[in-house]
Amino acid sequence: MSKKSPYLPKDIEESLYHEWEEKRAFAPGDKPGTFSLMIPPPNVTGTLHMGHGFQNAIMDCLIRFKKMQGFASLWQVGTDHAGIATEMVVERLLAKDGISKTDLGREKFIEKVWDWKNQSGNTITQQLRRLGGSLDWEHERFTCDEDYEHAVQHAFIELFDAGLIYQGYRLVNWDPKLQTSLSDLEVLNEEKVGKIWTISYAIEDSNDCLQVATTRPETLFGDMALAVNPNDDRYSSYIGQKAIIPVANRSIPIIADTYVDSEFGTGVVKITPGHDFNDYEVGQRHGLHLKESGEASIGDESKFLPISIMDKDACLQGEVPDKFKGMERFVARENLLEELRTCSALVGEDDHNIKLPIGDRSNEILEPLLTKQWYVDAKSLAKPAIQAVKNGEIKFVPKNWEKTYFQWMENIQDWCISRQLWWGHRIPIWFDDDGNAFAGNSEEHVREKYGIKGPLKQDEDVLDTWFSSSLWTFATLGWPKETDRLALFHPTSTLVTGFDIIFFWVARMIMMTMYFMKEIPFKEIFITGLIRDENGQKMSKSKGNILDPIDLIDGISLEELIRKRTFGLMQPQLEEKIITATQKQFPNGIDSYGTDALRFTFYSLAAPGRDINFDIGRISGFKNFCNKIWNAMHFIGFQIDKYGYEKDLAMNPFEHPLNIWMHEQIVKSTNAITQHIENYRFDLASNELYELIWSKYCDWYIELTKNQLSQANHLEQSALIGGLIANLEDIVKLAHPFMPFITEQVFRNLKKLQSESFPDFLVDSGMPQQREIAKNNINPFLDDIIDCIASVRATRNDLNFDNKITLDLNIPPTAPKRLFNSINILKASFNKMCGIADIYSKDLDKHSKAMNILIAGEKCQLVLPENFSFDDVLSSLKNKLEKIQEKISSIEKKLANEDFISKAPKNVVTNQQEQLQELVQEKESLEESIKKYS
RNA sequence: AGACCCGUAGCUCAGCUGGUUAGAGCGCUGUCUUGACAUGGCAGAGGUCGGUGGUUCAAGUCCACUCGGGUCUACCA
Repeated sequence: MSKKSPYLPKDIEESLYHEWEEKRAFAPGDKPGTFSLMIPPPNVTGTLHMGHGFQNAIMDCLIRFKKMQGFASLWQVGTDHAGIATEMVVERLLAKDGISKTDLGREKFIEKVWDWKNQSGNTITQQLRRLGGSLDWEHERFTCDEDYEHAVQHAFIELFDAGLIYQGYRLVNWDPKLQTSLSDLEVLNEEKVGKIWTISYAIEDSNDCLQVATTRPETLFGDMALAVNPNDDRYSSYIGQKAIIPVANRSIPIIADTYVDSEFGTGVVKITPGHDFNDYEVGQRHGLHLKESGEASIGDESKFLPISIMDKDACLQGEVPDKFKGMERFVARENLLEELRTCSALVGEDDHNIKLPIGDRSNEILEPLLTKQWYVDAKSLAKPAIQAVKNGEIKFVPKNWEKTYFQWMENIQDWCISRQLWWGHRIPIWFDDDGNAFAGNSEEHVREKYGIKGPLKQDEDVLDTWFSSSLWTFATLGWPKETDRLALFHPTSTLVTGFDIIFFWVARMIMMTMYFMKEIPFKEIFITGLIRDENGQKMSKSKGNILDPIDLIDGISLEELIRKRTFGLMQPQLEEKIITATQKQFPNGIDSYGTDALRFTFYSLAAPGRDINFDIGRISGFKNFCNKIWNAMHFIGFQIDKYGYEKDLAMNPFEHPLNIWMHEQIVKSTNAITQHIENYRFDLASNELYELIWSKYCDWYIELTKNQLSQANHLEQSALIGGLIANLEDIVKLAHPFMPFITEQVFRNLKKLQSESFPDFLVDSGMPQQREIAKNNINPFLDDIIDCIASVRATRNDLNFDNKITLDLNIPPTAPKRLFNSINILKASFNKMCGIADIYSKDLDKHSKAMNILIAGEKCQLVLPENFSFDDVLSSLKNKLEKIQEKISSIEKKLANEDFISKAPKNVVTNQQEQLQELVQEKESLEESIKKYS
């Protein structure tokens, strides 16, 4: 074992993961308490990105930690079927062979999708394994699995029967490219420089005109009124009159509505209820409809019947002049503008910033279109969901996200859940010949339930993927069956996710779960920031700044990285720029850092409530950290080789002051880390761990032990080695949730060193426990030594002594006995660690060459060689003195303030006084040395 | 228009309910290679905390205003 093997993450990570999975290390286990997490289901079409890496690192840390604390811990895994995305992927594949989905027909197409899913749909789950996640693979779920499908149907039917799902004919965001409706959330509003045109509408039976500003002239054929503000004096006389739509020559009423802002544009608005969401509401209020004569007219609300002048391809249809029929919307716009010019109805054209609704998947400009869709009555469902957060049953971390949640929930709109796709959960509705809708699991079920004999036809549409995801916390556990898993693990403990899907997923899950389960889906929601690149830019394909977590784990050559970043670019003109930037940032490609280093980087950056700029520099530092742990393990092996280690002979290691000291550090850190994890402060937790391992264990504990070993008798040697082992075992336990691979391997190797058997998995070993130790005052004792070594080292450096020159140290007889004793016990280590040749005890000598040095508050002397010249260091010492003086002055000023003395708490005042005393002592000691030589 | 977040060392970030001499990692400077680790050791230099004003014995930390960067929601045709 003591043969030196370098730390190579590749050698340990994949094989350990296979072993974990094979031997069912990720099963929740049978324990009294439970802890559960639901993975936010990634798309089957997806590949791993940094956000996944980050969130999954956090979830795995939580799960492993809870497991080690003794909870039955479930991390539910699964993927969602991603309706639109998957359909696009498969359509694109088919297109390569010149096949369209309509060529195939619904059934065949869906078969193709399943083929694709079975072949390529597990890319992301394979990648998740590389991150070391303790996901319960035995119960992996997919939103289109039979059981899940059944849950979705069940939910739909129950909501339908309760009147919370209804069909409505109204405006919807229509994607002409994908030929489907979208929910509000799938619409991106992008600001673009566009134009605004002013069009003149003639007033019927008059020579007057009204000028109307519009950004979408082609919708003019669908106009059903002109509207002005009722308080706008300029236009009040026109209210009730009629206007003529130019080119179309159709008559429309002029109405008054406070919706119109007199200040904007001309103060006159064309109302096109079939193609604009605001106009739709205005139209509804005024009951706009077409009379048989073709003239638009006002009525009561029940009369409202908007006209639609576009079809599903966004081509003009219906109430438009023949020459425009079938014309694509933007072509129609150009043609219409031309005609308006010809008839002098176009009176203005200006630049104008407009917001365009863009489909988040297709990138196409969406069209508000009148269609029949299914809606969820979100307002009703939202009430208990709002309440659950208001009354603290569900907590957001950080808390300020609650505001975002409330803001959306309190203004929630009904949710359009039907999609004109094939891939997904087909809506479980059957229509009879009269168009009556019946909900059921199947045609047979519907017939039976409603006693229908006549023909039935199932709705063609499928449900929004998010509808099925909203059932995730309970449907994955077996609902609607009352399974053990459901009883055990629901409500889940925590949800870890990004703010970008609070509306899409989190809010909807809360609504659905509270409706169906009558309980909350999770108690806490930990909202993570976004992972951005090192400059704070969002990572995106088009920016070419994407980092793949797998590449950070395995490493990648520059050539390969460039290939990946430029492959399949939507805008090929960016290629050159991306190549240059990539070459500049990664001239040698990316090194292999391993999963543990990557994960630790995520933790260290996981400060709450902010996005993370991922700095590649951080990860290399943490690979070094892994290497440090690895070498600490080697060190122990070498000591065993050198001194032998007989565990049975050893005295209890925890009688030795060094081991006790280290153990107490570990206990302190365990408590701190536990606290940090409870607070989701993974950054603080990782910091604590880093400090414990690198500074406490390696820099102090190992170094102190190392030199002590050579002086010790065999019994003490075994005790020291026993302590090194036991303490490192505790440390890797504590670190396991953060760095599962290296810790598992180190633990095994340590057990082998002792020829001991070990539990199959570290995750089952529990957290480090407080050990029984001999009563003593060991802490001040070691703190003295550490303080002492640090002082000597610093002074030596001030005087420019290199390590080879050893000096004598004089600790005067007036110093407390404790100091002598402490140093004596660890004299071998002490002398070695700060370059001391001999320690003696005489009265301080005012004349001989010596430098004053404060050790544990005691003035001592570092004895200097006869030929030592102070000239070289005098100025820097004087500098130091000045700085001390500044600090003294500032404290003195504070203490001179009577208000401070009387109003500040006592401990703050005493603290300042003590500090002043220390500083003054330091100053005097230094002054004395300087005076001696200047 | 409303809401939210950020602005602390060259870089990436901590700094909890106001109270020790404002911290870490990386980078930088000096120095050290016969053994755990140069993927290392030791020591050190760098910030007055975007700006202004206020509250307070005391402010990076609270309040107001302001400048700069970012995000979300709703939008005026």
